[in-house]
Amino acid sequence: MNFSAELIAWYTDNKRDLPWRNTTDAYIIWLSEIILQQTRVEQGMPYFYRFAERYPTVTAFAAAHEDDILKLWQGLGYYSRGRNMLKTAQLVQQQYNGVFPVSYHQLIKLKGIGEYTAAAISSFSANEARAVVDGNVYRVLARYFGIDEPINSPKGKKTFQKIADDVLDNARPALHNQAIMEFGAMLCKPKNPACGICPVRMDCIAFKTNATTCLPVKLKTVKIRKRYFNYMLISDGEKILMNKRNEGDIWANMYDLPLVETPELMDIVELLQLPQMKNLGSNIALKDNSAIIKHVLTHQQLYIRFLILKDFPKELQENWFYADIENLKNLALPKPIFIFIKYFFNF
DNA sequence: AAAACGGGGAC
DNA sequence: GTCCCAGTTTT
Repeated sequence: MNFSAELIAWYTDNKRDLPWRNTTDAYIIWLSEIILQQTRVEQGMPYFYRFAERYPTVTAFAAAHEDDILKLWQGLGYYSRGRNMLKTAQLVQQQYNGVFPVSYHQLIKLKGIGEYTAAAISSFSANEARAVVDGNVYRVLARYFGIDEPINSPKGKKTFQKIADDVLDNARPALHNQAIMEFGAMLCKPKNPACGICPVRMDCIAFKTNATTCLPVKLKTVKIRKRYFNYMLISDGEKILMNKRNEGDIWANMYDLPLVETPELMDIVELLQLPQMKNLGSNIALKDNSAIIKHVLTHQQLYIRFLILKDFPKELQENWFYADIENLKNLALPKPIFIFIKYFFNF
């Protein structure tokens, strides 16, 4: 058996029963693939069920409002995925009369669909011979063929895509793609791969040279920025002052609280002297100085503090509005905001 | 070519 | 703490 056949044989015996594997509906496959981008299967699963139930067709999805999509997406992260999905659903409804495209060339043009996702949807729903290259595939190929080129450099991406194309079983691309990804996720894991039970270990360069822990190679780039968010919670017990976030920053188009961002961590007394704080109202009465919460994102560390103020400000800024406490459950809130509001109002 | 974009789980 | 997850878009 060749490499692909070995993987498929392993897959046939060891695959998980995942809901999106029981359909060729391109819309359902698309739903699952976007949700699973940079997301573990276990984390994405409940979201997949919720979306598939709420929006059974792309036509239903296209009719949704962005606020509803973001709310259902709440907690999953990378929210541009949800916003792009709505744009794509609307385009599919209009341009394709609600029939989700299945060819790679059509798919690759859609918002939120890149090379991986176009290959995944076209192969899974129409058996088009396109090789997927995701994090699992990079790892499996790097180890098996002993490739030490960085997987996150443009050159490396091309190298791995070519190898993936070469090993693809053109007669059964869908099965091959599922198999190699499942193999990477379950057996050829990042840490502690199960080489002892691996069916291809005798042909695996990394196994033979004891290099599994060194592969794949990845360039580290992350520069982490620290930011200091001072949120104002102002409520009369019935209404609460909220803010809709702009695009061009984290949590685009989601809802948080009036925010004063400072370049560094400030003493609470100094903070209250800032002009932005004074604009919030003449009689700022601090009822509580809560702890500073550290919230970690991929490129940012947020140090978040919530100040509970007494009175509503006289003038509202551009994106501020009053929300009924009851209505908060309908607003898409970033994780730390959601946690705090839930705690504060005892939801 | 590099940076931005969330949140969580495994070690 | 570090790494990475069924990646894509923007700069």
